Amino acid sequence: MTKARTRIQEKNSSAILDAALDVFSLHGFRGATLDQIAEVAGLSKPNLLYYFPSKEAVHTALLSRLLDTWLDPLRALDPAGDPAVEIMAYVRRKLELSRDFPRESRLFANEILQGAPRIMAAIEGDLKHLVDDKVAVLRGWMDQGRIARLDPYHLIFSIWALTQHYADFDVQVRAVLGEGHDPFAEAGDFLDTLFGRLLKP
Amino acid sequence: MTKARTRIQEKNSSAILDAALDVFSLHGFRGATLDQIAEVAGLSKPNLLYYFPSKEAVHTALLSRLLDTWLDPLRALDPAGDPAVEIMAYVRRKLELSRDFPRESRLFANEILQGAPRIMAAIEGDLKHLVDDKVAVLRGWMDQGRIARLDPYHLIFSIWALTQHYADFDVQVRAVLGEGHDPFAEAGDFLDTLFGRLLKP
DNA sequence: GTCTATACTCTGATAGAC
DNA sequence: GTCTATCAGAGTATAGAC
Repeated sequence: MTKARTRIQEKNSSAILDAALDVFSLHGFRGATLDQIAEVAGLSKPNLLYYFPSKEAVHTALLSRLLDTWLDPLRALDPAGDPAVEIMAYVRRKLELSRDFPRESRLFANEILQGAPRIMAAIEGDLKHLVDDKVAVLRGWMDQGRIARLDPYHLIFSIWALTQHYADFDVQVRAVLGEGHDPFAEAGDFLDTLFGRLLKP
Repeated sequence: MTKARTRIQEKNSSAILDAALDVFSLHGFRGATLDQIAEVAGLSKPNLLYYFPSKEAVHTALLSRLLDTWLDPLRALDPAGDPAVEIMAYVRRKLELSRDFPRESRLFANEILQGAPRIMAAIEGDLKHLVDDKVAVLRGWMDQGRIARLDPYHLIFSIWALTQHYADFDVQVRAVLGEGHDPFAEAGDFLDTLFGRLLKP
């Protein structure tokens, strides 16, 4: 999809995608301008359009790269593992994604907020199938009495909501906490407690 | 702030704000256009600008009206009430806000996602003070052993995250659940269970 | 109070020199 | 591959008739 033959092409392509992630995640698709993206990437606007045919193409490239990363932690949930350990590990990995890739989280949030116009197919396809699959795993564990019986879909939603909140609403979290806090460290402890109590059979 | 003398002015002003809420909440500030807003409101673009001096002014009017509504449920948390009952009632009211006012929730989410450029003062002011106040109440209840000891800030964040998720990520929730679900009803049951277990001393 | 017409700016994209 | 110059369209806002 993206041209990537020589070293310099590789470097510029990835500089553009990185800059675009900055700008799209902060302003949304229509709020972002090619001027901004080009400036952050250190290129001229026509030069940017030499690497990607359109603004739309840059955005699409970002979104498709994002989806895999985003689903990996849930994919890693092992049906053969210990239920509580697996779920807690999933929560921790998801929180780490929020801490280490907040721009990706906000890009995704922007897209969903706007009705997921460019990503709906993937949500109804890959995402839904993966969730259905893991919901079956969770139900199995509940049937065996190894974790508390809960609505498995909403259990997954609650993990998404609680972890993504720390990336997407970062400025609000920090403003309310004030100085001298490490939101992600505190969130880690809090979520350990929350899911510990929630899952206990 | 808004002109509102005659009946017709009142009616047009509120039609504009309602239309603007539709459009801003779906596309963000820069993604929204006056053309769209005017069309939804059933007015011409110049006529819209007769009621509000600029696009910015419409947005500001919406945001300032929003903040009060948004903080009301937390304000209503009564220090003299029963701790678990008060907190569960807060969760329920917040979820009802998500169900009944999803556009407002998304408008707010858009603003925070973009770094809260037009609302930061209110977040650092009114919002932070209210939260600090209620955090003290929660701590008091924890000290008395009436609810479990938890980080009170993150307890509030978790209520925000879990309830707003159902408004802001509505399309994802519905796509994953598929047909035949009532997301908000299910969420109500789930959150009852979650906070019931979390708060038990 | 509301409309048509329009001024002016910003933005996505292209042409063409180097 | 990269740049300057520029086009075409969209978008905010205003002028002025009714």
